[in-house]
Amino acid sequence: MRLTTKGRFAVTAMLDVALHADSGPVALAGVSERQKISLSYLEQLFGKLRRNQLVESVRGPGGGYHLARAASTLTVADIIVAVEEPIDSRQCEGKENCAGDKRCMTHDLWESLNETVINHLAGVTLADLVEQQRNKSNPGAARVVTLRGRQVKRNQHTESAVTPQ
Amino acid sequence: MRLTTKGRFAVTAMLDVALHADSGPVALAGVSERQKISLSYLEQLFGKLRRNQLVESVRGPGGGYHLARAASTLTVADIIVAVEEPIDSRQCEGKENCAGDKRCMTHDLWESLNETVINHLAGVTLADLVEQQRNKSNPGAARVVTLRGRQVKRNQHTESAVTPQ
DNA sequence: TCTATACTTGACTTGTTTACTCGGGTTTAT
DNA sequence: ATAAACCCGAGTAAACAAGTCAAGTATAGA
Repeated sequence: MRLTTKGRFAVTAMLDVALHADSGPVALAGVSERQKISLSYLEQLFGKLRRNQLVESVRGPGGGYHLARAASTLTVADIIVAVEEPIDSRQCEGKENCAGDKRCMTHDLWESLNETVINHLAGVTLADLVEQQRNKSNPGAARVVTLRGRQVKRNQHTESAVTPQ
Repeated sequence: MRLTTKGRFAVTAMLDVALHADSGPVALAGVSERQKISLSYLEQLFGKLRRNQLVESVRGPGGGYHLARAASTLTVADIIVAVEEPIDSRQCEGKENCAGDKRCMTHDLWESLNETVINHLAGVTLADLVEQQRNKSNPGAARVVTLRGRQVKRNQHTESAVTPQ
């Protein structure tokens, strides 16, 4: 699992498509205009999303993209995995004899961390984000993120001195 | 929060330092040998870690690095934030009038996802990883990751068709 | 029905940032 | 003085981000 601006752009764009799904296929030009992402980059991203069967394309005038599955079954993890380059585990390429003494400490360690991050992002669906976006009218409410269908309040902060920036 | 091989290498190296802390300063040459990470790259990474006061250096023969704080207070999030380049939020640079109609949907969305990932990684300390690494003798036990001092079993998998690779 | 045209996706190519390496230099204990 | 270690600069490769061109398709007009 890798996490860069590429994945962010892809998720944002997919959310835009989901938000405008009721009025037919969504053209990338509109997404570019609304989300301020360059059209060329969007075309590149949606090429990957289409090849991974997350969206389907409609060509010609009035065409555009629409989701290939229901928004409630499309997760953030799906999108990120589709567009981000796969991270290579480097040493110990598949094999388990890495250093010899304690065979690839890195692998197990990062695999488990990876898994937790993926699990988390796989619990957030596009439908969740759409709903969260549309319920944006009451700014006094606590921030809520839906996880696997159940709503979970999240107001605790990290106690370490990290500046999210 | 950004997540690339850079952060992985840094966490691996820091874990190696923590594992060999009992025999004085840990030389980067040894870390390079054991973890198969190039010495030059390690030097670059530890330059950042030192400037962020996560490690302290001892120069001269017999020198090396040792942790600046107790392993139980050094989190994975600390390490990653120290070495990874800060991610820029791109459009809507601090201001809240981004697209006009729904003022920067991206920002809130990704901020919350970011926060959850950081929260998670901030809950895993180097001491946790050291213990997990040393308890590696019984392979039949369920995989366990300690979170904020409390042990949490994690054997659920994502139900979506993501190949972690 | 045929054709021209406008609109959209798809592929190729070009800068810019980031990951990573290579060389030399500085400090310090022996 | 010498060797072992950290330190610091420039240089190379890859990925990100964006620009340009070609191909496909529905609609309008004759």
